[in-house]
Amino acid sequence: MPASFTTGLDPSSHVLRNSLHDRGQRLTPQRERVLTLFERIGEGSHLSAEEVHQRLLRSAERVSLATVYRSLRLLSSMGLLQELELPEGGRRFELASDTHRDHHHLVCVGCGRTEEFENPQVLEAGATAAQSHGFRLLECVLNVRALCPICAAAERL
Amino acid sequence: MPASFTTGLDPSSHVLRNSLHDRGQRLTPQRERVLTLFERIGEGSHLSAEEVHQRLLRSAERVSLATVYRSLRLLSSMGLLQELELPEGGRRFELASDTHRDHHHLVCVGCGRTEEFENPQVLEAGATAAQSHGFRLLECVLNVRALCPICAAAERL
DNA sequence: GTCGATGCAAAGGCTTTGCACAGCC
DNA sequence: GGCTGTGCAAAGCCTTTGCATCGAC
Repeated sequence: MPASFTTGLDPSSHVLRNSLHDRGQRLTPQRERVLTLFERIGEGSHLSAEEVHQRLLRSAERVSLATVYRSLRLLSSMGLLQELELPEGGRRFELASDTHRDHHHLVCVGCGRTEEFENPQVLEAGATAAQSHGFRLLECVLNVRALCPICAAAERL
Repeated sequence: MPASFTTGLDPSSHVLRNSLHDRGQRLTPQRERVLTLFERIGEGSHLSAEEVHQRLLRSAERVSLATVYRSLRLLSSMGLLQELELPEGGRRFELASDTHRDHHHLVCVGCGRTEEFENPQVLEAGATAAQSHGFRLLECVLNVRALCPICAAAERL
């Protein structure tokens, strides 16, 4: 589990601004706040729209919930965020950094605790499947549903 | 890709009735209709609640949508149906037969076409991950998002 | 006959959208 | 200054639920 921080060298506003420009769109404080939030909390965090909204409010960064939804969609379509489908807990988003690609999720169905892991064989399996059907691979998502030690113990009562 | 049929020997009503009895619940025509529908259409089909409802209406088997939802949840919790989370197209269900376990889905994000495949390495990857975190493995779900040949060609225009 | 299941319609999450105004470029 | 983005509130979708009635056992 790498705990590397993104070096604070690039405020990423430049990246964001340029990406937006290329699409004829604008850099607004709201969009920056949403992206910055994900950078602040680190790579392994999975937030729902509601949580993003709450956290921004707490740091006195006012963004309406509607705009949070719009920004999450936009940033995902730009490849800066990654949308997750963890069955438990609805739609969530995480930062999509280069050092953090191709990881998968181990989710406790009891308490929601989520661990990440990597395994190149998964991508291989997906690539093989795509190839054998003539599909062009886009993304390979493995969700492992399980019980964490605590919830597994509670279950046995 | 096995295309095996379930032999029509057991109307599965017995299985259903017994499973329900064990939980102090009843075999109703509605529950039977929902399960039978899935058996009729075969193993590889993924239906949403709305589709189940529509198909039952078409064959003049009246079941309210609310009951379809209730039955889908019940049959899933009994292990007779399997709930899928294919990001495209919302919650869907398929028959959970023994010959059909541990398969994964290759989904075209363009048109929704879905192919199934098996690969034991995926389960292995999930088991390894679960073990390394001390989790008890329940289920391993791989979704491969891709473009089918037709949609990939359309994309290049 | 009892108690669980159904149907209907209403309520409930979560997400998107229409519109007037604000503010980025 | 033009035109995109925002905020607000309303609408939309999917799913669940309350309640009276029905029907499996």
